[in-house]
Amino acid sequence: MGRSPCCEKAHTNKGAWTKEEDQRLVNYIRLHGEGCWRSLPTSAGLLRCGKSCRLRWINYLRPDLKRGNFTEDEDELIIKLHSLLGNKWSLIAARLPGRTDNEIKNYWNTHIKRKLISRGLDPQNHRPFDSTAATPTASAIAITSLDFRKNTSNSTVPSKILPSQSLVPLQNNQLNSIYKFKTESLEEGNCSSSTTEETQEYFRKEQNKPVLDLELSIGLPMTRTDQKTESVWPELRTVKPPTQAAPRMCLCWQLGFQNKAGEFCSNCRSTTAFYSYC
DNA sequence: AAATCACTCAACCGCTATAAG
DNA sequence: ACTTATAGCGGTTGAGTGATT
Repeated sequence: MGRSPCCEKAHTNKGAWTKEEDQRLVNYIRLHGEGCWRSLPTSAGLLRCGKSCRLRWINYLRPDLKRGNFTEDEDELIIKLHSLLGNKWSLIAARLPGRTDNEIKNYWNTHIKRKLISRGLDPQNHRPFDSTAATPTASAIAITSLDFRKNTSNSTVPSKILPSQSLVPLQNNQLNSIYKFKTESLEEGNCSSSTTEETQEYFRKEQNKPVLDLELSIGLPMTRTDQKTESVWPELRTVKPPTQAAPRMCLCWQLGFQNKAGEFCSNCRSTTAFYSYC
């Protein structure tokens, strides 16, 4: 015995919403608030499933939605956040007030991917395309061929490609899921041998900008299990915080700008090599 | 003017984690 | 303990629209 079904799927509308449906949904939520999507369609007199109502409200009808084009600042923030979070659109949207995950996802696929490719960067990993290693990802190739096919002779994709930061698995087989980035020359800014002037200029500009720091840290007190695990996998020491730094559970999501000295703001000073605590 | 192409974005689909019965 | 629905997410689709041929 489980729950009863959320709606009569045979009697629900699909496709584009009408103005009347929108109005009904808005009126209902104004009166009763969000939530309980299961019962909402019946209560609001809508022939839609709750899932569809929720999506329509979140992505289109919510009054706090920001309309209009994305600004340059928003573009850059999305790029930064995507480089840190990947395709976690809801997390990215949480950092852009008034924007929805769906909107950002669409914008990414239609604009930003192209923008990164034009900078010579792989949109999947934000690293320069590597002509010697594998190749750009399939999606990047698809976009490149799709979007520049009308202008191949004048493509903005750099013809030469940067050596990339490579993703190196740690030695221990038991730690295959833990990776570290082997940072090559980009940090020192000597990525010059195989870049176009445009790409070099981009990195010069990027290095002069304040560093956006987005750090999600979840730490748990060291338990007996941890200690036992550590004895089996001593390499975990390299990725775990010092035991004394985690006397209690800590959850800290930090968004901020570092100054030139690499320090965080006074409210978010880093106390260890691994974590920052607010 | 008509046909075709390219792009955008709202909406749907399928999946997972969690809650409810 | 198990089954089933819900909420929420990311990926994909396709209708609508504007640009190009």
